[in-house]
Amino acid sequence: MQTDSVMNVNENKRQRGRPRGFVLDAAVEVGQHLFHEHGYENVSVAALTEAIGITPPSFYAAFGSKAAFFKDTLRLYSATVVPLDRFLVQGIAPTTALCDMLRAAARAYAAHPQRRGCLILEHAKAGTTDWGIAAAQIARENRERVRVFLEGSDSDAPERIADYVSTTMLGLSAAAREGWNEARLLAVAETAAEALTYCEAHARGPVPS
Amino acid sequence: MQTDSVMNVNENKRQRGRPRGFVLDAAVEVGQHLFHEHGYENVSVAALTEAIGITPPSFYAAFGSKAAFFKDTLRLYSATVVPLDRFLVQGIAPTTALCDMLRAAARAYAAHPQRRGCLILEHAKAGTTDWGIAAAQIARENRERVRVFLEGSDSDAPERIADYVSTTMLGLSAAAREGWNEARLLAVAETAAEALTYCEAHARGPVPS
DNA sequence: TATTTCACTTAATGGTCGCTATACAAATAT
DNA sequence: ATATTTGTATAGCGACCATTAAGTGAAATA
Repeated sequence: MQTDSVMNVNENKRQRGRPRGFVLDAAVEVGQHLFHEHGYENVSVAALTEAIGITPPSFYAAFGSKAAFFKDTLRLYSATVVPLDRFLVQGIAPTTALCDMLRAAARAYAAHPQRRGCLILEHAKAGTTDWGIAAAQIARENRERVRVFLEGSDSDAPERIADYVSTTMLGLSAAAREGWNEARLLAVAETAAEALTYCEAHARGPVPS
Repeated sequence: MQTDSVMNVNENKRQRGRPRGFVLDAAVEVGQHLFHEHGYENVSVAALTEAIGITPPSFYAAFGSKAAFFKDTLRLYSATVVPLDRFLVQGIAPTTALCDMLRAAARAYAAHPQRRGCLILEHAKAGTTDWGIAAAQIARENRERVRVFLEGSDSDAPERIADYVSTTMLGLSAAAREGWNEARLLAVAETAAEALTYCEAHARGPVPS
C-alpha cells in the first residue's frame, strides 16, 4: 500500500472517481504531532481519525494501516525536523559540526512544550514491533551518516566519536521528554561539546594526564 | 493496599486463615524481570500471573493493582541493581566517583542480553501515567543524590555536572536497549569520563582554548 | 444520461486489556 | 467438631483496540 505523501507530491495523477476530501500531507503532519506527543502506542486510530477529521475506513484506504501511517510520519519528521545534512558538510571541522549539531538538537528537543525529544529516537526502542524497527532503522542510518562524515574528515576513532555523539543525543532526547528546559539541555550539550574538542586535542598531542 | 515485600520482611505476622501459596519477593522479582525486558505496557496481568504461577485474584489480593505491583518492582530494582551509595561516598574525588559510576552503568545495562538498559530510566518517560510518574520520581531522587554528593565535595557547577552525568546515563540506557554491546557502551562511558576529568582540570585552570 | 470509479458513512467484528463477583479450599480459633 | 478467616480458582465483566464488510455519495468518463 503505497502513499504519495512526503516529498512525493504526485497527487493530481488520475482524477477519476470522487476526489479525496482531505490533504494527505496535512494528515501525516497531524499524525506526526500526535505520535510525537503521546507515543505510538498511546495514539489510537480513533484519535488519529478524529484529529484528521476523517473516519477509519478513509484512513485505511489512504494509508493502509496504523503502522504504515506511522512510517509516513517518521519520513516526514526526518526530512523536515532533523536536517542532518545541514551540519555534516564536508570541509567543516568535524568537531565544529558535531558541536553545532548537539546544540541544535538540544534546542529542537525542547522547542515545543508538547512534542519533546526526538520522534525517531524515542520510538527506536521497541525493537520487536515493526514500527519500532522502522524507527531504529532510521536512527541507525543517521548514526551511519555521522560515522561516514567523520571518516571523510581526518578524525581519528570515528566510530567511538559517532557512538559518543549518538549516545548524547539519546540522552538529550530522553531528558527533554522528562521535562528539562532548553537551558539545561544546552548546558549538557555544551559540556559534551567541550568533551569533543578535548578529544580532538587529545588525539593530536599526548594526554596531559 | 500495602504489601510487605522488599526490605520489609514482616511476614509471619498473623497466620490465621489459609497461608499464601507463593513467596511475595520472588513474585516481585519475576515481575521486575518481565517489566525490564518488555516494558510495563507490554506485560499483561495475564502474563505476570502465569509467570508467577498464580491467578489474577491472588495477584490483586497480594499487590492491589498492576501499577502498584510495578512500583514494588521499581523499589526492588533501585535497592538491589543500582547501588548509588557504592559510588557516591564522601571523601572520594568526585570525578573518580562519577567515572566509576558511568563505567558500572555501562556494564550493568548490557549485562543481561534480555533486560537491557535501566528499568527506572526506561520507564521515566511516560510522565502522565501513575507508574511513569513513580519511575520519574525515583530517577529524580537519584539525580538529586548525585547533585548533593557534588555539593558536598568541592566540585564547581554541581548542577551542570549532575545533569551531564544523568544525560549520559539516559543515553547509555537507551543505547543498551537498542542492542549495543558492552564494549561500545564502555567506550562511550570512557569518553564521558574524559570529559569529566577535563571539566575538573578546566575549572582549576583557564581553558587552553 | 448512464456507467464507472473511487471516497465516504454506518456499524460491527474479534481480540485483548485490567480487573472482579462468586464460589470453593485450607488453615486457625473456639 | 463448628465457625471464622484468608487464599485460590472459575468465569466473566465492560472498555478499548485495530480493522473491515456493506452500502451510499460524488465526481469523471462514455
